[in-house]
Amino acid sequence: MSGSRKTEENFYNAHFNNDGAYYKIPFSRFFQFGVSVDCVVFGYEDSKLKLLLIKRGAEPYKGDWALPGDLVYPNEDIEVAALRILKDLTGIENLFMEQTMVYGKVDRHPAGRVITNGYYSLIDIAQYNPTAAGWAQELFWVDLKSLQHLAFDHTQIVADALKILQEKVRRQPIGFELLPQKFALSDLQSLYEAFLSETFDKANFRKKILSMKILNELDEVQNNVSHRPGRLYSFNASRYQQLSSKGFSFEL
Amino acid sequence: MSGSRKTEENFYNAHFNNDGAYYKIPFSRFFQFGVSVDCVVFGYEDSKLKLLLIKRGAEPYKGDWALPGDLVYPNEDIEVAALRILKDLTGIENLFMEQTMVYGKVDRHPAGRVITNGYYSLIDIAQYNPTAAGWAQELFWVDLKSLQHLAFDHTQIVADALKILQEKVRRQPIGFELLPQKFALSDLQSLYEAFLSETFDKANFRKKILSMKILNELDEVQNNVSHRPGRLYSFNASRYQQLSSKGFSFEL
DNA sequence: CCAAAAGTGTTCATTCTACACCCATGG
DNA sequence: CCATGGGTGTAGAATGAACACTTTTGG
Repeated sequence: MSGSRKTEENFYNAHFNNDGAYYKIPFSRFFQFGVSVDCVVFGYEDSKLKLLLIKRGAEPYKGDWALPGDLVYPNEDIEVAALRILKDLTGIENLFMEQTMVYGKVDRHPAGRVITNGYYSLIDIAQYNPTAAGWAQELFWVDLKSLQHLAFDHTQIVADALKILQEKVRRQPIGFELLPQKFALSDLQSLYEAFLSETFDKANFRKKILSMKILNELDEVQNNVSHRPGRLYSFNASRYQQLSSKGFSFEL
Repeated sequence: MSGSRKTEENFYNAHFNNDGAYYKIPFSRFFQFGVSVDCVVFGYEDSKLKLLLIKRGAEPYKGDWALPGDLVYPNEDIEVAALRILKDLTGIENLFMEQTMVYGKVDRHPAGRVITNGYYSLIDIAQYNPTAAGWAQELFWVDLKSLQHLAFDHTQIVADALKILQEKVRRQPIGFELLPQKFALSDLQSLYEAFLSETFDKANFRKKILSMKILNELDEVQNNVSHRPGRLYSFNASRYQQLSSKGFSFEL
């Protein structure tokens, strides 16, 4: 905002009614909002895209599945809160989270006026080991394809996050965060296919990715596969930075 | 949010301190936030991209330039507030606004904890006639290229909105909202050049746009120009809807 | 030797880019 | 008749899509 017309007497001119007139309203009347964060954590495993959910052990919606989320402290930055809350409820920390949207419908929370901030993140499930903590009763990795109805407006929040992410994943190399350090090109292809619900031609996919020159070719190959093992690659983040500062843009 | 562990006594378990322990905190302690909206209204005139600013006639930052913005009422949806606030301060109504980001730094507002929602809109300056109203003292259309420092974190909010918009304008035909109903292709090209700070080849630009088949060719031409008048076109919104539901996507 | 997936090459169609050129109008 | 921008055509490069084919491994 901005417009805080705080007068000496701590009143504010506003027209709460629809008569167009202005009324003096106590300033404190505007400071009744709660603010929360809901974390949409996507994971990847067995060629499937999954979502981290908790079973709520607190009212409201106690017992329902929901996104890990909670109220922001009055003296806490929102991004800090996002990390803190996710850690409190799942133990996961040190990950990159980014804002999606804000949800501010008047009646979206039964306990009062709470506006919530969607945050999303992408992780390789094998590299983290979340466990239910705080007031989270249980914790699930749920296949995105078989998502049930969630508490609050969380179904909407997930849908929006997914859409934003699908856009983003096409234009920025964030998909790599879902894979182990070393991966085969077919792993990468499966990941994108899961993400975008689309299939790609193997030859064309690898030509495109390799032409970007943002992968390091390693001297290793897959093992424990019952066919010709694929060569492993790693993502070269610094090379990507360098290229994109020169105008290159990832586009899958 | 979500996690509101409201107990019978109206307390909430939280760890405000960094000792990891949980404390019972009065529930009301979490409901101290103010919520505001700041409107980033882009306009287009004389082949230039402009931004609608007001001179603040209220504390804080009284006398400074700022985005039109104000506090949201406790019983008001945020999108509704965005429209209401813009109308109160500038008289502009009936326009399409969309969320950009949320700004929630603890110290961003001198009067208390206020988190703000960025909203943006695009209008053809010639079609609106905003005037300073409410506590807005004056109103300006400022050339985006010569933007001064703004009140609060509004400089950042504008920068983010512009970036989001530049992405969006490439992939959705929202640029047309900045033009009159009837326009020449060169007008459209100038608009995109102003928006994206980039120049296009005339022949290629028109081939691309026309190949999308989302414009109606009119039986009119420009007048009052001292050269061969260009043919006028109008945007065919329903055709665009139809095409995009069939998989077409605008991409400039 | 077979199944299965890795990995490569080629062809054809489409799109992009650059640039040259002609056209219509006002002054 | 000239300056100004409107409007079109084309050649060559770059990219994309489809698909056939060879290679390497485990069993």
